[in-house]
Amino acid sequence: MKRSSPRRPAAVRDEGLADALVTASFVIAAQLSRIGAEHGLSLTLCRVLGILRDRRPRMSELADYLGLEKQTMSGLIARAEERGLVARAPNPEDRRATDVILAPAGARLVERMRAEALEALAPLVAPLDPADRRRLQALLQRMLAARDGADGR
Amino acid sequence: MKRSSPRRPAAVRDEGLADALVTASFVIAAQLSRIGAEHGLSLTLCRVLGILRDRRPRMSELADYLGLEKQTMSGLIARAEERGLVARAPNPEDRRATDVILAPAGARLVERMRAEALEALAPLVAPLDPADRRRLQALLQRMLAARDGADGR
DNA sequence: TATTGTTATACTCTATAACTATA
DNA sequence: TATAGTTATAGAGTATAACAATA
Repeated sequence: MKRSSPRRPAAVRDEGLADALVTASFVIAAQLSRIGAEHGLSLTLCRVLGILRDRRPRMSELADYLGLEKQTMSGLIARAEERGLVARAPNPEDRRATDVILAPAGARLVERMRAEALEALAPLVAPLDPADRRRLQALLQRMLAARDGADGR
Repeated sequence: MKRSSPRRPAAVRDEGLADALVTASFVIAAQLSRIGAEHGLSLTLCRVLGILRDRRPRMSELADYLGLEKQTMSGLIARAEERGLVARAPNPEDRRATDVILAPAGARLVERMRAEALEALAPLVAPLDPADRRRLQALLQRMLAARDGADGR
């Protein structure tokens, strides 16, 4: 006998979608992680460089973006700076604050890794024809647009 | 003037889709990571428990699933075993091998975290109506079905 | 007094290398 | 000889706590 199903919570109904999202998330993260590792970068540091590509955040903003403690960010940036990937610059408006910017080597590296990431993701979307790719992109963007504000990158 | 675009490589054309996939990946991973952290589990250990939910892999299989070295897996499983989440059992067919199984506490925890993950992802898919959710799930599943074999979980 | 960032310390995760037991 | 797993060791990532400088 089929159980009556009166008002299941929303979460339960979308198990299949949730599983697909989670699996896709791991598959994509694995690619990015592999590309980062090939250049000696953790996934977190890849994300930092990606953010610096078009922004000049202060330390605390970076930590907030990535959900890390400020001390963790201090260490990450210190190591990245030693490697010549990023640089610290005083914030002109608040003398307590420190901005983080890409060093030339970091800028070159992030562009190279971005190209590698696009190549690595191409086979994943290959099974979808152009129209389906547009649909997928639109659905994901609608899903992401409604978020709190953090932009995952 | 619109540039003629003769045979761009596939990767370049899908920059928007790639960005959406990557952002979605980070947003989802952040949710899972947060839920795991609330129970003192790393994302990797969450994935291990998820795998053990319906499989009884040996150590080396677990390491392969997750792209880790076997020594790394030894340490992860040793710590998880000390916490009563998993157990090691001799493999009946190969006396060199060790199977990993869920301990009762681990089984309870993984079900609880799964429910929390479904709840956490519900707001993300909330902007999509039921038909769009079905479309998104179908597109993701077609994308994932064509992969090499690893199943991200 | 609150905020920004750093330093000190400790634990987890991860990898490389060397080892034991079994195949 | 090759494979499965563990132990030893080291480095990166992360958090908690205490501190200095600025707002």
